[in-house]
Amino acid sequence: MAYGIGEVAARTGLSVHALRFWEREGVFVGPIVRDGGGRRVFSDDDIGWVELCARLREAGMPLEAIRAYADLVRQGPGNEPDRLALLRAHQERIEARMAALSVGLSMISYKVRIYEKRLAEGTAATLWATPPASND
Amino acid sequence: MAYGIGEVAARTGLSVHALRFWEREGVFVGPIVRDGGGRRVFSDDDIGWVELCARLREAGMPLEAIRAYADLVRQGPGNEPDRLALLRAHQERIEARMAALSVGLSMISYKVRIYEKRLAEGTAATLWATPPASND
DNA sequence: GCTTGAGCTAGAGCCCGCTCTAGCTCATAT
DNA sequence: ATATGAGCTAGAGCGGGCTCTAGCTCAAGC
Repeated sequence: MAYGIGEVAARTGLSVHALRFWEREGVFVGPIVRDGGGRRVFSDDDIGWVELCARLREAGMPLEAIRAYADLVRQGPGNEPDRLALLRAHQERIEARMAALSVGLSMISYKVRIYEKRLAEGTAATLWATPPASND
Repeated sequence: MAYGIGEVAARTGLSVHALRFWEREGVFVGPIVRDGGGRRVFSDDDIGWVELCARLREAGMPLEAIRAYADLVRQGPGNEPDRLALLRAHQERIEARMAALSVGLSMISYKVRIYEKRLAEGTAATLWATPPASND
């Protein structure tokens, strides 16, 4: 099947601007086909790749990294070790990011518990007394 | 104890530029004290707060959100429900972010497994045959 | 024939969170 | 006395990733 850029945008949740931008940045593997009037025509495969990229972006992968991966894929078979290295590197980045997030999350959860407790006591005691400081 | 901005930077891993920037942006709770020559003098409490902020930033909290929280703390006790709401909102943001990361991570891990398998077979078979495509 | 809608390009603009620069003031060490 | 080092302010610049604009081309419908 063939799709116009607008349809692809609608399907993937990206803007048409973003799609054109990604193309300029070399994020797509096969060059997007154009029709008689110069308009982009996306295939199902193209959409699959766009969706893959969208998910990688959501996972915080920089456009640059996606472009590098696309470059390898574009060059065809033979560079599997390079692709694997790239993927592993980003696996680690994501894991590091998640670790940082979970530190932050547990800090916030801790504070949430404290405030919930204070509030519960507050409604019980009706008064705020001198609040425990400790960097709030 | 009292610390110069350089010491604080060294201890927290932030740059002196970033610290000054954060102050301008209202991220700090008490206004930072100045010495005779107009230089910032940080207390241990200040450092504690800076470290808290640093961790929140690492967890992806926007400066603006931290500033909002600092505003509430600065106003003193009485707005605990607001603080709690702010914290809960960011708890949810972090959870959402982690969910997105984990989707990306599992996609990448899946691909890593595929490439590892291909490579293992490759070293066994010495040849790359026609590779299974499926959007690489 | 004319409008409407989708698409095109090149390039400007924007937001965030710094980072860097210029030009200055102090305190201290030599 | 002067050189070094830390700090100061105001403001410019930057990188990433879009987003938006201007000015254009087409194709279809009325």
